[in-house]
Amino acid sequence: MAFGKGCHLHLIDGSAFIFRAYHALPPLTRKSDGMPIGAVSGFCNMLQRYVEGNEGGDVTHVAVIFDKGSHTFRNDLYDKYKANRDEMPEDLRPQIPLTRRATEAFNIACKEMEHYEADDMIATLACQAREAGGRVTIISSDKDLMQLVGDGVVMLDAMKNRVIDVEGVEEKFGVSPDRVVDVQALAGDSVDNVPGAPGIGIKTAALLINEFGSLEELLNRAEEIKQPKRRQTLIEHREQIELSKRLVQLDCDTPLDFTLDDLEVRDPDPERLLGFLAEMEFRTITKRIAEKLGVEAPIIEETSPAAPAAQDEPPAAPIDPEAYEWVQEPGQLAKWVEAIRERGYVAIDTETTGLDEMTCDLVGISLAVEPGVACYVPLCHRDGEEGLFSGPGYSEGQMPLDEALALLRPVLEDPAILKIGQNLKYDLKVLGRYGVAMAPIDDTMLLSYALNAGLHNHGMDALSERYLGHRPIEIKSLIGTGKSQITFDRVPVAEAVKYAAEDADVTLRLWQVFKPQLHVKKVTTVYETLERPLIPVLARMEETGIKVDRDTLSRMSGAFAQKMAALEEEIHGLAGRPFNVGSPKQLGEILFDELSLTMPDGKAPKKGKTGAYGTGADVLEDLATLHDLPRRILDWRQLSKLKSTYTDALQEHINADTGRVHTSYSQAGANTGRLASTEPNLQNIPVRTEEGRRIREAFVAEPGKVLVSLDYSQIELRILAHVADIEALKAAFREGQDIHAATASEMFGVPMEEMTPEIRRQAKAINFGVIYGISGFGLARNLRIPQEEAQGFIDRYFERFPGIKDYMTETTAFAKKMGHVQTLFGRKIHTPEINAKGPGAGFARRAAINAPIQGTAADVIRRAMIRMPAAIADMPAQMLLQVHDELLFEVEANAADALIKRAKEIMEGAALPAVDFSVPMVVEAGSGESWAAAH
DNA sequence: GTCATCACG
DNA sequence: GACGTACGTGATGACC
Repeated sequence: MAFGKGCHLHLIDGSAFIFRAYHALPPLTRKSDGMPIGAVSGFCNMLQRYVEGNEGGDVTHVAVIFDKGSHTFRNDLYDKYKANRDEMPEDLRPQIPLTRRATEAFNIACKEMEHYEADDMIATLACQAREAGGRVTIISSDKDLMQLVGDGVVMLDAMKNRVIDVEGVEEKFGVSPDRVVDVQALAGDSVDNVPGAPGIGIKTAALLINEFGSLEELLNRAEEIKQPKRRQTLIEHREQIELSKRLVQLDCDTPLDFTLDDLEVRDPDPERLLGFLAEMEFRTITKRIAEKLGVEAPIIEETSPAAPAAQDEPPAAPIDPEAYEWVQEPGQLAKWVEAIRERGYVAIDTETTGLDEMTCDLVGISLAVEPGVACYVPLCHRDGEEGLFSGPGYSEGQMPLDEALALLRPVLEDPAILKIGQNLKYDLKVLGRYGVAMAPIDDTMLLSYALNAGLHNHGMDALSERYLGHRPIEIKSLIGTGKSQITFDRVPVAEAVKYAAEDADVTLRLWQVFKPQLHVKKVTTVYETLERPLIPVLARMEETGIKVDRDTLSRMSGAFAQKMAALEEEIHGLAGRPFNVGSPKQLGEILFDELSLTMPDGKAPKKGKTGAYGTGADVLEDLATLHDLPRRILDWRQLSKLKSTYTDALQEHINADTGRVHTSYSQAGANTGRLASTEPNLQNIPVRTEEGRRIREAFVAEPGKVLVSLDYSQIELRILAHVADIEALKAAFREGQDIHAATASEMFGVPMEEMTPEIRRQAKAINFGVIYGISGFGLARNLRIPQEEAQGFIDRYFERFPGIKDYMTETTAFAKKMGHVQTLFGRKIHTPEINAKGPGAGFARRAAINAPIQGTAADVIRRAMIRMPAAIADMPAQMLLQVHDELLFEVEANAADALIKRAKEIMEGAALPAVDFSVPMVVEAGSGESWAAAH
């Protein structure tokens, strides 16, 4: 039935339901696996009571509307909007997706939209329904929605079972509904952090609005207010009041991706509803609903409390590659789509012709809906010989790509269906190129990373062996290695089915192991706020890439080659014979055997596992005082590095279509939470030497644009000052002092005015040493001073800043006791070696000291990156690269200043509201036509 | 494949 | 008292 006159729309405020359910019920957990389900249980009860209450009523259309994401246009208007909200409780977070599934199970339309508040969607729907001549009931008690009341729109407080109509609103606000926003704008709202006018509450606001008729009139004629204080407040805070009005005014023009007609009331499908309730193990409500629907209640087995996933525990159903389905026909695929809809989630894996998501082609898609139940949809497999006039033809038993994607797209894009995968950033990018915007997603690699960082790697094969006791089919066995390697499209379909479907099956099983653990290990927030939302952000940065000028690199490469040739000749002369300058082994023999150089400190020159002489830069630096050769070698090596790794190799990575270099970020690579950049690594482009820095001149902006670089200043030291609570350091940061000079001054008693570069340099080395878990030996080597002297520095440092020593002791003790350390945002980094004997323990101790600091810094910039796309959505700007404490953007030149201002705010406030640092976070900015100029 | 070296934060 | 040490990464060329 199309929505129109005589129709009655119910709009349920989903978030209100959830929070009410959460707070009304004790923290229940699901028996079988410990998953928290208290709020879901309450939510289902409320939905059931709602449905029962409306039987025989006149409701024709209904929807539950949810909030999604935290950033909306209101945050752009006012960055502190809802800023004092507490973070969501740890045990509620995993229940949120389940409330969506519950709604779907009741067969009630479930709607949410990224970047839009539920309130605005409700407002838009209410307006549309009113215009169509229908009636609306908003089920909520949120006063922010009261502005919508009137003209056939009422609210219903479900708890008190009280209808709020125009009179009800007038009772609450003292004005008619159409003036409610005016009152709210004046009175403000501490819950949503809407400022309003200081000292004015609802009562006074209503009085003023009734007297002047409207807020605009009031502000224009503020001079006429008799009370001097009130008058002054209104005149002084005019802008703030106007801003407040924009914040509280609901938007009736939200661009909805559905219509009122989609919300028609539907009967629940008993099987689906009871299936969901049984899965949640809700006995009472399952029984009640089964009786009501007149069907048999599914049996919920009494299970013992979840045993931890043991390595030796056999998998639920054996993994059998022969049992997977080869999907050839649309009808077959439609059945899988149906199965996915019933489940509410699916594990997915895409097979492609290569590893480069930018250029590879989609070959097939595998799906799994429950352990052992998986399929493979081959799409572009080929067989036959590569002939002179004919290429290989498509294999039999495949579906046309378009047809398969058309069937799959609705579930892949359905916000109520969770897509599970291993390293889904890859699949997300591939599918994106075929016009499929996959969401929402869960990534088993990142689940493992949040749970197990520091314990092991997070590749699928290793996870499968460890957690499922199963070694999956190796890709090598299908495509081979090296020169004879083939692409996946040439793998016979029958073989591909086993391999690909097994991957999806394994992924699903891993998800079932990891997902409940998230809550048990208390890393749900880490996963939900630092891992999952970062996936699409990184995907977009990688797709965007950065423009690299080939000619610049090429020219530099030629210049380097010339210089190297000249140096090589000189080196051979100094050595007395030609040799491979690039071979450390040959060099060692020349230096120590043929030239018989000895180390200035008298130590023996040997080192290294292979027994070869060490010829590292530090060694050559020491030898440079005795002979000319080592210095020439150092020069040659610098050029060789720049040429091979940068000016030459980088050119290979310029994408032929885009003219840009597209790195790949590994989100679960570094144990501390840092990202790693590969193929190519754009996080180690030279900067420290003048010659190396020139490489950055090849990283450029498109014509008319500039590159903008923003980097956190001394973020790790600031975090150290905060976590170790060092008042002297904190004060230095607050006062914007040169932190290394301030440290030196404190340590050596030198006044800041008399600071010398040498003393400052030493203090700087100590500051960094502290972050790394300092030792006398390490500092001595770094500063090239005797170890006793270095130890003296360290002792003095600890004396002056006793909090540092305490921090180190406490952190080490924590790691020994718990087996992990953590960042301020709750990220856990495991330290399995900390209690080992031997040198390993030393490494582990220093890593444990460093990890919370490096990791917290990594978390901060992750938070900034996650918020960035929405914050700069209205600007002609793109985020390109992350280099641990730096973000690089490309932006239209005339918008650079605006971008810097906006991005800086996001970065400096990134820790809030979860962590409120006691030192300021400072971000420095630069811009220019190349990375060299911007940095 | 492993090692040494060196680029970055 | 001896031991071996800065933290975290990735790419390259030499060598086995």
